Amino acid sequence: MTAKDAKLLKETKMEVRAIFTTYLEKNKQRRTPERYALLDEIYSYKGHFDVDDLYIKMKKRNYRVSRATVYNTLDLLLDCGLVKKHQFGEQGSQFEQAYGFKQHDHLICVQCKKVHEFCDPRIQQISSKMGELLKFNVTHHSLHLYAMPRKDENGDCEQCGIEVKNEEN
Amino acid sequence: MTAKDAKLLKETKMEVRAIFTTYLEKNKQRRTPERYALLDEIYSYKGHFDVDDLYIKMKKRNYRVSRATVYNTLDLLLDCGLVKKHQFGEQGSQFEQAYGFKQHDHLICVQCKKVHEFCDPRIQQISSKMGELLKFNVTHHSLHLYAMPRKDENGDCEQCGIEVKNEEN
DNA sequence: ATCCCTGCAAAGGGTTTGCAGACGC
DNA sequence: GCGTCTGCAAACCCTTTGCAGGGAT
Repeated sequence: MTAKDAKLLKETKMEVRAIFTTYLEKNKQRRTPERYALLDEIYSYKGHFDVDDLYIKMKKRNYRVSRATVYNTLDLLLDCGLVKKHQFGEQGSQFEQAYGFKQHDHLICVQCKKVHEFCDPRIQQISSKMGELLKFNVTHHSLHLYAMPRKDENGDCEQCGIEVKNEEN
Repeated sequence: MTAKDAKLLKETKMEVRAIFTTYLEKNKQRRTPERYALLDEIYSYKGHFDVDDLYIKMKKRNYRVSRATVYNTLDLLLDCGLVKKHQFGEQGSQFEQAYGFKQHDHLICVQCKKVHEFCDPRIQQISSKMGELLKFNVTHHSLHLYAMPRKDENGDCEQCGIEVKNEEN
């Protein structure tokens, strides 16, 4: 990480802390060290994480929080819009930072389960058009594309290197 | 149900049974009565259902199947494309018939959780464009719009009649 | 000092698994 | 008859809950 990035990261962290503080005060919630420590940890990385990832990371930092607190804090962060929640595969929820990130959707590699991001303005158009049609106000959406990687010259996945299986039908 | 609908339903059931048989033979799976009974039950209703719905329906029909068999059979039906699986809210998976239904997506009322269907050809365009861009072959997708119902003259949901809550922020 | 938040561990709900017996092949 | 599918129940995983003690206000 460059010095510039580090500075930017620090600024972001300060901003999200401020937002969180305002939210907690407004909602008469206590500003506990655990909650800020979790927020800090979340904004120290990019990409998706699940509850256990976060729990383990905190442990490695020698900052002990219980899973219950992780869940509790994530609920608060979801509620104040600092974190987004996704349900990709079959199991556990995935989360990601939400502050300062622009709207995007996800393509999931069916082979290696890696998640890629993309943007397309037409999704907004579809949302509002369908809301209009069905008489709803769309608040949010989730679009997941599930896809097979293309083969490289060795027949392996260009992304993850695993051999690409042929589809059967 | 009109006589015409009944006839159509019967035809559909025969067609899906034939597809299932072909699939089972091809994949060296046994053609057990439980599997056909479940397929039949699934194609006797419209709309979404979860594993327990199906299990209960079978029980009411006095056809005893274990939950394990329901899961097993649903896996097979998913694999041969006769059933589609969805993960709407937080919990359990939902399923629906897939044969003879055109591609559609879902709008979920955040208030009453009722699921509405819609179609928009632009989603296909987005899928293929993004596949191209990221070098994947998109096999399927899921688009969920989460939305608040609009209020009627009494401030209630036009769809479900429950009072529409104001959003807080 | 209050009482909400935390940690811990147990409970919960949906799904999967292991095993013995049944049955499609 | 062989091998696998079924039913049953226990195991599993992620998440929620209950309770006693500690810390924010």
